[in-house]
Amino acid sequence: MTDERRKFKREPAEARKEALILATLELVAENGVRGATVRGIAQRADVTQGLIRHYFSSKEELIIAAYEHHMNQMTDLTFAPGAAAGSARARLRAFVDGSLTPPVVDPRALALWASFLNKVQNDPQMKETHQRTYAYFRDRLEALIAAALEEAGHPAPAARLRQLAIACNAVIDGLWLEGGALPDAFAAGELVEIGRQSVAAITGLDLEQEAET
Amino acid sequence: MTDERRKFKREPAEARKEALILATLELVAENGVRGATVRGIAQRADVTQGLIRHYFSSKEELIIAAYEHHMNQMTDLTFAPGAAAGSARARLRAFVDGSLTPPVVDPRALALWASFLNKVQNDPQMKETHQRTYAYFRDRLEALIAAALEEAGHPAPAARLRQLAIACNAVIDGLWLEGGALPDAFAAGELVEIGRQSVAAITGLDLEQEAET
DNA sequence: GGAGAAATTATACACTTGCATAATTACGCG
DNA sequence: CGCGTAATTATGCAAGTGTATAATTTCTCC
Repeated sequence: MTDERRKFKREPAEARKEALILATLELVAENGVRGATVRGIAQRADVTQGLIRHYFSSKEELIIAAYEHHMNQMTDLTFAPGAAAGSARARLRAFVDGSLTPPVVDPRALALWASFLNKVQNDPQMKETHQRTYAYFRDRLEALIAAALEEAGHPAPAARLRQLAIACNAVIDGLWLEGGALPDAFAAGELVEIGRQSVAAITGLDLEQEAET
Repeated sequence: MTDERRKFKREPAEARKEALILATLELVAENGVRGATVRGIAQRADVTQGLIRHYFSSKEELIIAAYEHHMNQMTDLTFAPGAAAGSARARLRAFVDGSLTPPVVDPRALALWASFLNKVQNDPQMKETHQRTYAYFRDRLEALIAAALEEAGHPAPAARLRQLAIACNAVIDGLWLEGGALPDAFAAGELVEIGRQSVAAITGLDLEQEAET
């Protein structure tokens, strides 16, 4: 009974790593990558700074791990809702909804995106992650549009599909951006409504109505 | 003939200030706000660091001045092309074109926007500048859409106009973002073409054809 | 051309940063 | 229980940060 209180507790490696990554994302969202200091991250994770070096060989490595964690979470959140849907139109609609609803639309998610952008443009590994994620999004959207158009009896050539995907992706990105930048400027569901209408107008599809047979 | 070369040259205050602001914008675009160090800025402007303190009472003040300079330049570039156009439709088209053409669409402009975002959300003065600029953009776009719809004989109620402006603003912002993030992914004029088509599809206007009377 | 004032440089300081290394502590295993 | 290993803390360091202040240099005006 020398000292009832232990000075620290050992944690499984993966749990500690994730805790450090989550603390990193918090601070990056608040203060940017350079503002997320090793000491600040350690404090946010209730740990001393030396421990970070024990799990990540440098701050750079921790930042990259945090970025990939964040990107994976965003894609999961966007695509989870529509995975089970049946018709292509329903899946397209679910994609729009998922992209324009919290927690995808969120000031913190936007802040993270902006904070990482600089490093993404310079660091090759982060650039690769970014381009892969972006291509995944747009290819998936293009496939959804193609399927929905065929389903409706209005198939489109590849060149037009590309333009439609770029345009729909842009309107979703823009609404996502504005929803994150001005969270109080839009009523609940307003972004989804505008997003659906815009994608419908651009593609010529009707996303609102249920099955048409 | 003691020493033919002067050690420095005096410059008019406004010219020096602007040179410092331009150097600041360069470094902010490259390395973010925190990465734009006082010493780095001074070096980029071919000046010693003490001079910055002589023109700006703190780095914070220099950053704010640089941000406002950048925002003013962006609005000028966006609205200059359409100022003289006649019909509302032509002005709307000029707005889309100006927003989706270099130097508005540009990796550096995107990097600046992203780098400043964090500070914009926290600093009250920068937040005010941002909201004012954003409101100016969207109100102007909404007015253009309203005028073009009336011109075409299809006036719309205020609630619908708001949604159309949000949607068109979003598609323009999204294309601007993607053009800046992936400069090589789009052919010259492709963004303008997609932007025109999308705004046309959303509003129901025909932006391509010339006068219809 | 020389004095005065302002622009510019030079130097210094306290603080933060990322990283390294040594000293402790917890906890599974015999 | 106690021993060893790895997790965790503690301490230190060199480089970079913003800012303050003193020392120079340029240029205008008489």
